[in-house]
Amino acid sequence: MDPFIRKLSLRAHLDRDDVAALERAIRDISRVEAGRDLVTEGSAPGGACIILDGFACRYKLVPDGGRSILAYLVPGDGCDLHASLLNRAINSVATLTHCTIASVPYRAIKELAAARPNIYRALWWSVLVDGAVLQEWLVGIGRRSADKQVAHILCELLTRLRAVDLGTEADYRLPLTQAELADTAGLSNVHLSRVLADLRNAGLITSGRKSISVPDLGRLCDFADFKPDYLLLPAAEKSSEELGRLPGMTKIVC
Amino acid sequence: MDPFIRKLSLRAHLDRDDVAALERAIRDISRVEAGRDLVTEGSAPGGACIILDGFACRYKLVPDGGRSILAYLVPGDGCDLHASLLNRAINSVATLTHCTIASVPYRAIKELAAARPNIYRALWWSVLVDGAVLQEWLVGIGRRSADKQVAHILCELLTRLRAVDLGTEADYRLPLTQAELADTAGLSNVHLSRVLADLRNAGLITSGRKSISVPDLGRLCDFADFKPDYLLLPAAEKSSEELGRLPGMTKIVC
DNA sequence: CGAAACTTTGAGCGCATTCAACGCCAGTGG
DNA sequence: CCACTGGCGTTGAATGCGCTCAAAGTTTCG
Repeated sequence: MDPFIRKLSLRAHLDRDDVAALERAIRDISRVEAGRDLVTEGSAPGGACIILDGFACRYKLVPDGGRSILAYLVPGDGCDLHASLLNRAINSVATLTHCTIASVPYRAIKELAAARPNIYRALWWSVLVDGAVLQEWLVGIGRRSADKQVAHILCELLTRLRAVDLGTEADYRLPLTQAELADTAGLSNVHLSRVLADLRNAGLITSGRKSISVPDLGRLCDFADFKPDYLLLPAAEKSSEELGRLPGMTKIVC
Repeated sequence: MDPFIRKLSLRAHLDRDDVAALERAIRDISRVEAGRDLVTEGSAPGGACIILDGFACRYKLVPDGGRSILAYLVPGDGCDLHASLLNRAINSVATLTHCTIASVPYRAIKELAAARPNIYRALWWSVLVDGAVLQEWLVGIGRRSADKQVAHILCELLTRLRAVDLGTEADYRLPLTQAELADTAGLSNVHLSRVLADLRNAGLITSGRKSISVPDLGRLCDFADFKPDYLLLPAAEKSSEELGRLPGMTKIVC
């Protein structure tokens, strides 16, 4: 539960009762291995879920056999919390790593939203953020060069992880495959490999099998022209000096 | 008001009282000339608005001076209906043609949504559609070839117009500039001109100054592999035979 | 140890870009 | 009524980014 509550708390102010209500509603927790579909495009939605640990992605398969990744879900992120209106899922969701997942019936969400204005606002906010991220990706894929585009995605992911207190200083590591990043950035595997090599040579990242690390997020953000405003995080609205100097963190002036 | 009500009615069933409530809430109607910003990125949101007539677009300016169009707003579409949670707009909205606009205070929207479940559902649905469209564009810009990508955008726009009973058979015409389409598809003006020339030579479109016409939407949809499912229109869930044979319309089996 | 998944490297090609110039049309003002 | 101006569209040539195809290296896992 923790990262989810932390995420909702970023914007709305959840009081003791709100948290209690959330904890009461969200009980059904399970572990899922990597590479499993949580939602399959075209199927009837079964219920919402929340990622408590691990990485997942929202994706679509394209006619030519490829895959297009539309969003990453990190701990705290909900998945299809509002899809009860739909007859069929319009995209799939799959785990990228082992995940801990909470399943939530739609009814529970509706009741929470109806009874608790704070939670209602927080859920809305997270929908707006999802949209904003999608917009930013659209801009990126259309306009940015491949290297900045990839760097931008990394910056965004790390910033989102930081917002829920994950991916801390010592371990700015993402468990992503090159193929996954390629499907995100709209690049071929081959070219993505070269792009990563460039970033590595520039000292902006280090990468290994299924993992990418960022030694100095500030520099990467500079390189990518990453401006976190669109994530609508409260921190992004403070001055960047303030943001860069939170205790126990390296500079992340973006 | 009409196209907005027609749009909401696509999914939710609005009864007489719902419509009356909408008409009561939405009064402040004005005309706006082409090329005006309705919303400016970074400014505090002043209130929501609804496009009653004309075309508008949501866009972002990119650092290098370019513009990236994130969505088109056609009659019936709302604009920032749910942005009251935000401190600052994260994208701009501008008119592309002369428009008739209804301004709606956020309070009115909240009250409508709270008091009238049908309207609540309809508003939610339109948010989901906006997200779905954005997803489809993301896939398109990353994966489709330039010509199919442009064709796909045209198909989508015309399908959306048809859904609110505009852009009928005799006048499948879009008042779009090449520069606008280029900023949408993530292509250069020059290349977009060539792409349009190809589509013209293939007999799929005709184009003039600030306008593009589609003589046979069915053929264009075929060419673009356009499948309207993601628009979540009720018609899309009927069999395509049924859809193609509505009275007074040319075949639009997509 | 072998197989599968992931990553890297090289070579050649093609799509889309940039730069530049020109044509065309609409509106404006003399 | 005509010339001018600016927005829009077209065309050509040269460049380059990212793709495809192909093969080999590397790590993990059964």
